[in-house]
Amino acid sequence: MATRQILDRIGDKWSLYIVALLANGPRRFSELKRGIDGISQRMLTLTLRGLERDGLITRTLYPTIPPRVDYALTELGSKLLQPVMALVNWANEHQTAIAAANQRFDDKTEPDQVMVQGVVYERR
Amino acid sequence: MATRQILDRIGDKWSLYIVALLANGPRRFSELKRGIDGISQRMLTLTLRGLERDGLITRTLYPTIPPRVDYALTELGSKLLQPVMALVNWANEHQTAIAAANQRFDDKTEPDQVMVQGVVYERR
DNA sequence: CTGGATCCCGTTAGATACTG
DNA sequence: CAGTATCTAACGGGATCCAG
Repeated sequence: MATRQILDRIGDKWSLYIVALLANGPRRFSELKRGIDGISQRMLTLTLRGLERDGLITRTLYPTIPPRVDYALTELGSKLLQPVMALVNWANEHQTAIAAANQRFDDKTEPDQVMVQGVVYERR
Repeated sequence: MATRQILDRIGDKWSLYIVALLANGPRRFSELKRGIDGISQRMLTLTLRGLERDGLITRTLYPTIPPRVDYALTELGSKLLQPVMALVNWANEHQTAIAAANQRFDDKTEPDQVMVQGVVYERR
């Protein structure tokens, strides 16, 4: 399946954030850099190039001094926004459940449940 | 925002595939390995651990010989399935548009458009 | 000064071999 | 079969340099 190629892009570490940030209109390079905590200049550039290559964003250069570059979602990118926001919303809604699961997991090393002779035994 | 932590997990290279593969019921380790082209044994293990830690999947050990381990979506994981499938569907629907965009991009190095003195110039 | 390219280096993923 | 251990190659972060 060619789905792979595409999920590789949108499933990388930063693409989702960038697309989400561009939801409310164009942003310039430095705005994105400030808006995405922890991203390096290098990775922002590389990720933006990848998104541009896939036709999800446009890159508009303003040859002023100082220079300025705006990034905006294309029509294709806007269509991606729907599923992406669904994902972001899911993350927001369930973050406490996930934090609790992390807590539980870190207190053990055993599996959640075992099956012996056809009977499932849950861990208490 | 704590959304970051969560998007870091589900937005990594393999988690989405695994969740998508588990959509149709439990799968064992080797099935997942075969089903996800290009994943290494190591990364499959690590990613499954992460998903388990986040409470998205359960790990059920059958202490038989040879051993057998089943992975299945939890209720929380099932809820994630909706947004994930939306993403996968988007990828399938637009893969040709993306391939075309790649083609176009690789034939150039210039920006899509420039703005000079308030006027946008699109690249032909 | 902004956007971005390049280099060096530490971390991480991938390949392979090995084990309960 | 389902992992772990180890080695190596690739990738990302940070600093530095550069063009406009």
